Amino acid sequence: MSAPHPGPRVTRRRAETRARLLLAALDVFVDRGVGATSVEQVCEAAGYTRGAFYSNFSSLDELLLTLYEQRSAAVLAALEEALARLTGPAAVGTLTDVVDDLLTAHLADRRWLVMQTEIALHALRTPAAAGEVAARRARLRERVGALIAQAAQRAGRRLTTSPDELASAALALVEGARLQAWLEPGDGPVRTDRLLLTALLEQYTVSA
Amino acid sequence: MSAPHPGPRVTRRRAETRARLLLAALDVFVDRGVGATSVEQVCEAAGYTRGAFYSNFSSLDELLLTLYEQRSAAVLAALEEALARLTGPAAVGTLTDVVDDLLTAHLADRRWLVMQTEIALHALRTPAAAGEVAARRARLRERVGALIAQAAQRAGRRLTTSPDELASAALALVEGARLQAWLEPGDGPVRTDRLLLTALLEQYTVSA
DNA sequence: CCTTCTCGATACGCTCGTGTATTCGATACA
DNA sequence: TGTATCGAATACACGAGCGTATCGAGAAGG
Repeated sequence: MSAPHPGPRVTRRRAETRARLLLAALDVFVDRGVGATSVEQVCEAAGYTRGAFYSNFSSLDELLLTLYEQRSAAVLAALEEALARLTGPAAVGTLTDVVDDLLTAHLADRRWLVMQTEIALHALRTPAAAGEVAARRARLRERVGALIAQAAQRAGRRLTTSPDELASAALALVEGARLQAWLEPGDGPVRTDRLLLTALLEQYTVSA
Repeated sequence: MSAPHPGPRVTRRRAETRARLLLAALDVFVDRGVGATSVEQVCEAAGYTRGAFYSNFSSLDELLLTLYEQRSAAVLAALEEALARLTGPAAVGTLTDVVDDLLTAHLADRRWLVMQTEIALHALRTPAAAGEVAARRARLRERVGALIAQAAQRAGRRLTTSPDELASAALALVEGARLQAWLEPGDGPVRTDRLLLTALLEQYTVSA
């Protein structure tokens, strides 16, 4: 009865504006590059003027961070879902299948690859961003580790090294192969992924 | 007796200027980002004015390309040298040693990692640059393949897949691990490299 | 309805960078 | 030493983008 309006009064329009700005920014970031992107370009792409932008974000960097948080949360959620699928009753897939599933679903997306690479560069030269990115990567790695452990157990194999170590390797591998795939068009992309993943898993598991 | 001066008359000063501009541009590119770099910033860093720049390059993109050609030629040369060392009479190193040597020598350089990533992004969004980059990567892969084949033979092992395929995998792996190492500071960087390389080589060679 | 307040649009002054045209000191060679 | 040529510096006109201050349409709430 006391505080029916804890937040600001008008919210719907504002949320819409934010969302549109974020969407548009992703577009522009991807095909112009973060460093070459101006506030104006983002606004034009979103169909707003700069007034709207500065009313919602204080800088392009802030928007970039928001974008990253949004997207990496989505990726993590997809991972959790995959994990749940493995833990569930009707689990049939092998580890390679699951990883492959994830690869096709998210990691093969060219736009996200570009964005992620941009963010990596941003982190490499911005100490503040570096912390944030490292934390999220660590969390991702941890979940991938869980996924691998779960899948291995289900496949009746025992890991000979820590899940975290394996996850770290698998991520490095997938990220490298993915970039390579887009830089050297041809029939080799998926093969590299599979070649390496197979090697990794064969090598570091034994049938329990 | 006929044409003693085929090129332009004055060369020393000009060459020096070009070199300084390239050096300075690398600095600025690395810590501002290619997209956020202006001609003026490069000139200031090099100790020249824009007049000097436009007299030597027609655009930042042209300079970027030159820089890339320079650097990737150097990397390739180092590779050839490593190959020669393996072919030579006093060869003692194993494959892992050689690869490790290369990793430490060139690939661990943070500045070059950043630059290479910038160039990858540039290639991803510039069709013209993409061709150039793809060609150089192909050449690099081919030489790494030769290196691997040579080293395997010397170690008395036979490859069970094509050198090219293995080289492709090895490069993807190393590039991924390297980026990861700088994004997630800790003790894990080199370990990931080694873990993956070992797995790869164990898996795809048999003692001949 | 009618009031209130939110939030995106507009207006403004300013800085930074661009690319070209021209100048003038430096340099190589006879 | 003289001189023709080269090449970096300077001058100039211009556009793009920034961040702030202010306004006014329109949504929310009574």
